[in-house]
Amino acid sequence: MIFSKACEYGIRATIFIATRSADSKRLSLHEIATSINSPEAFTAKILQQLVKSDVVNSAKGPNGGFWISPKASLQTNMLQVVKAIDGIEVFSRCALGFQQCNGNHPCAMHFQITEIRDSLFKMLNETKLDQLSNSIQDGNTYLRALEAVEK
Amino acid sequence: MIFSKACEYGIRATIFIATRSADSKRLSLHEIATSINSPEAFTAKILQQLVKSDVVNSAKGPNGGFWISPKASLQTNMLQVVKAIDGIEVFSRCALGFQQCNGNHPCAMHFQITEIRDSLFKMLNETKLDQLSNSIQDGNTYLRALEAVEK
DNA sequence: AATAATTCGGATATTATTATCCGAAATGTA
DNA sequence: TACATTTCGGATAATAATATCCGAATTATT
Repeated sequence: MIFSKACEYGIRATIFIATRSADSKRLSLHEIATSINSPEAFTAKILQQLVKSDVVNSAKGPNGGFWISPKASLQTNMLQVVKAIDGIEVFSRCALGFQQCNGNHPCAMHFQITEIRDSLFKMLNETKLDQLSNSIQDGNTYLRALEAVEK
Repeated sequence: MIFSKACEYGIRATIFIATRSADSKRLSLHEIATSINSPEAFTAKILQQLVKSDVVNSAKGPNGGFWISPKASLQTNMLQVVKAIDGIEVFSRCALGFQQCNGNHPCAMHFQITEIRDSLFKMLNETKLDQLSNSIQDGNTYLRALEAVEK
């Protein structure tokens, strides 16, 4: 699995929030977790990480909740989301687990893996949040399981 | 992390065995685990999986051990190794965790992730075991941590 | 036939990840 | 000011991944 489960929920939540906070509406944890089919309490923890990393905004109290401004969605990329939850290890850790693996002292698969990971990094860096949320809004991609969509 | 820790050990072990079983010599679990710096008992479990998947050969008893014939190394690719330990989920599982994600019902990141995973699949499929073991034998790549190499 | 060396396979232990629970803190509203 | 609503943060629980233990099975050697 490329991303942790926490990261999967984090990506789903982030995209969902972006699709719904167009008019700076705030979304509650309950609404988010229900909509993306994720465990509520666990999602709360993940949202906290995203708030700390400034990917998502939050406010307590009545009318509180989570949101991402459309302006921010234009600049936020998926690399920031992944970094906020899984850290940078995905991109830096040697695929065979060696601490000192690098171009000068490469492990047996260093160059092969580096190529893949660089393209993953590049893709996440270039994939902007607004682009994904637009695609959801246009009905070209989904954030829900099929049965839920069909109902 | 792209591969599980078990898979990391499995890849290391497989390459190590290939580099040393040129003259159809058999390597003991102890020798393998010591050489690749992996926990012995855990490595035993992983080697069992690789034996079941016909990536590695084994024999019990005195002079028993593990080996891969040079002929087999020419045909074995790293995809077989990864599949034997981590399964095919790495290549098939939706990055956002949706069961029914596919080209007709794509999740928000389906096409981006598919591209990366296809290239990972292709790379593993094209990377042959003998190629990696040759590179180790030529001193161009490594299977050990730096301090061990320097000693 | 006995012994020693080795992998195999089941059971268990440890650690990390995923998930839940609940009170504290903050804040809008009556 | 009291209250309801919401996120925040620490503690705990459940599950999965990693790791160990040990006896059983196999097999070469004496």
